[in-house]
Amino acid sequence: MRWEELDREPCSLARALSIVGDRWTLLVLRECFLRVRRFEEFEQRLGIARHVLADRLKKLTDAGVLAKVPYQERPRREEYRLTEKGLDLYPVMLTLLDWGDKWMSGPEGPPVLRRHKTCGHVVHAVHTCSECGEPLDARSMTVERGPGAPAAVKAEGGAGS
Amino acid sequence: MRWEELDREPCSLARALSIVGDRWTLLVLRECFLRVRRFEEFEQRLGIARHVLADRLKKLTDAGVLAKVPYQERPRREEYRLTEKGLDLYPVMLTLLDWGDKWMSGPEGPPVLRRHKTCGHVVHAVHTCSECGEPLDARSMTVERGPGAPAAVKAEGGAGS
DNA sequence: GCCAGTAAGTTCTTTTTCTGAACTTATGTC
DNA sequence: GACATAAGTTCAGAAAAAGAACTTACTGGC
Repeated sequence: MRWEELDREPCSLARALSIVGDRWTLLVLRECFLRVRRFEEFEQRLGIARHVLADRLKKLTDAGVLAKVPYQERPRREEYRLTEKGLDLYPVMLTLLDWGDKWMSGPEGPPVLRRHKTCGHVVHAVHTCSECGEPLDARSMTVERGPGAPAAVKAEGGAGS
Repeated sequence: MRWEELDREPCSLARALSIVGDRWTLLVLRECFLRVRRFEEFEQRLGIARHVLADRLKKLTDAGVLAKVPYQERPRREEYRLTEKGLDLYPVMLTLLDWGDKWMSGPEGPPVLRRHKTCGHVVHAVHTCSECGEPLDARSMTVERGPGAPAAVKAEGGAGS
C-alpha cells in the first residue's frame, strides 16, 4: 500500500493517519495547541528542516486542519491557525499525552502536567461511552459495517447467498 | 531533530510518537486490536513489505507494546500479542477513529461502526475529566511543569531571580 | 538609491527509509 | 525427494528527510 492511497481506505483510522500519521505532523500540531502560529517559530521550536515544515503546513492546510490567516499586508505575511477540524484533534493529542505520561515517564513522573481550569485539578482524560457514560475499553466494543462501507464488503455480510 | 532522539524529549507526546508516530505502526496495531497475531496475516492484510513489518514488530516488541508468545514448538512459531501497555493504546485508536469518522467520512457516513456491548448502542468516545467528570477541550486546559521536567527548565520557573 | 534585516518559503545534495522481489531456515506432508 | 508453510533476511532501486544555501518581497536606516 502506498501512503497516498491511505485516505481512500474504508477505515477511519487509515484516513485519520493519512493526515496525522507521520513523523512530524503531530509535533507541528502540538505547537499549534501551544499557540505557535508562524513559520519561523515552528522551525525554531521543533528543529525541523524548513523544507519539511513547509510541506507539512501545506498538507495540513490542504486537509483543512490549519488555515492560513494574514496577519499583515505589505509585505503580506500569513500565520497558521487551527480550524474547527484541527481543534477537534485535541482529544487525540490528549490521549497520546496521557499514554506517554503513563508508560514513557521515568520514576520521577511526567515532564508536564495538565490542569483543568474548570475544576482546578491535575487531570487525565477518561474515555467514556457517549450513550451510557461508562468508561470504554477494547474488550467492551464490537465493530460492524457502517453506512459508508464499500459495496463489495457490504454485500459480504448483508445480502450473502 | 532525529527520530531516535524523540524518546528522550521532555514531552509525553514526543515520547509516545517515538513508538506510534510512524506510517505503519498504528495500522499494525489496528490489526492487533482486530485479533491479528501472525506475521503472514499482518502482511496479507496490510500489504506491507515484509522487511518493514519485521522491523515494526521488533520495535513494538522491544517497546513492550507487543509480546512474542510461542504457539507451537517444532518448528517453533511465535505470535504477537498486545501487552497491557499495548491494550492501553485502545483509547488512542478510538480517538483517531472517532476523528476520522467525523471528518474523513463521505456523505454516506463512516465505513465501520463501533457498538458498546455494555449498553448496546453505536457509540463514540467522550473525553471527560478524571476529577470532575466534565468533558475536556483544549481551551479548558493549562499546562505546567511536572516532576519529570528536566532541571534546566525546572529552575526557570521555580527558583528564578 | 543602496545596504542590511526579516518572514516565508524554495532549491540542492547527501543520507535514511521504504518498496518489491528473491533468498533462507527449520520443519512437515505427499 | 519435491513441495509447502511460517517467519523471517538480503538486496537493488525509488521515495522521503536532513541540512545548508538561495530566493522573494518587502521595511527601515543612512
